[in-house]
Amino acid sequence: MLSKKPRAPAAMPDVRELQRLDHQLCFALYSSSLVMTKLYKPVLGALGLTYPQYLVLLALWQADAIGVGELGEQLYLDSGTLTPLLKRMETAGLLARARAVGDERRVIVTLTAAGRALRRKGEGIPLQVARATGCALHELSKLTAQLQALRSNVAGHVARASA
Amino acid sequence: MLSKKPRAPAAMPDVRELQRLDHQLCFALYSSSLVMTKLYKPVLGALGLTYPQYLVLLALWQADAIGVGELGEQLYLDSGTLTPLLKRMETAGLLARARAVGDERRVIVTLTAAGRALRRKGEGIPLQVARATGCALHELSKLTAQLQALRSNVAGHVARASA
DNA sequence: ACAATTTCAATTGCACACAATATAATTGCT
DNA sequence: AGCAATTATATTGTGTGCAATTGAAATTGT
Repeated sequence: MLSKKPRAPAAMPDVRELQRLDHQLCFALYSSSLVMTKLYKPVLGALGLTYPQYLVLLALWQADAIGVGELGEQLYLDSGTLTPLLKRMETAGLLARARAVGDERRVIVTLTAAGRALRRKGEGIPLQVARATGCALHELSKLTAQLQALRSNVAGHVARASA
Repeated sequence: MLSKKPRAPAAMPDVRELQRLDHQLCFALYSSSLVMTKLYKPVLGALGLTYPQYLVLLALWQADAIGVGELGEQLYLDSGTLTPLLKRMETAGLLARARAVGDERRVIVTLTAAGRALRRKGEGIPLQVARATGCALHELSKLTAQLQALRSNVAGHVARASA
């Protein structure tokens, strides 16, 4: 018997294969998200917005006058991110922040007229971006649904892990 | 004829519908990516890594001793992000940075023994993460391929726009 | 050969993103 | 009522992410 016999050569490749960068779903998500943000930058820059600020507006256009907590739940962001971001948007005159009347702990975020007015100016953005992806609209909405399902599964797993 | 007749009611809803947060592919990408990073955090934290640092290792495990530029091209990151990140990894003893011999402008990034050794410790991560997604492996790889195609389309569009 | 251009990484400044902590307000329990 | 536990946001510190600029080195054009 050989004492320095090499490890079984067939067992190794499979595990290493899974470590390839282009096999990582997480990296496909991460890099797609970064590239997508670059696509939005010039469009949103014309409105004086960053991408996360645009997300805040999308949320508020749907449901105005909500708390920082609800906003963070919808956007998957916490107060450490939102507080300074919302302050910048307040300085820009897009929204107002005020303590809730019945509960002084809560801060209610409300759009100003300028914040509401941006909705009109941003109406063309979704289709403009969709065109740049080079995919059919129904393909995009199918992909969106898949990602939402994935997000739901992973968010559940993360929540259970930290419980 | 009424002078204050409202705008055609059928034209409005479609555009506004496209502004719903849960119709945005970009947000599905963005939020999925954030949630996925939270999933990796405890796993990578045990190895003393952040998520972007893990991506650098994945790239270097595949092709060691490459320049900052090539690394950034693979990861869709620029020198403003990579330089400080690589310096932290150098301080942690995972890699070395040295000027290229033939071309003093370039900086070559090379793994140390400690950086190569992490490959073993990280072997279980891809499957561990895949399990947490609650999806079948072939579903994940199909989704990955779709995202890579999307990324390619959008990256091409962004490159053409800034040309 | 050498000046102009280009290339590459580093630096600076600003905006996220989040863990950990702090602070203030409300709730719950006795 | 009194007080501990909980809740909601703000703050602090670290680590990205990127536009714009800088500075040094290599390439190009004449």
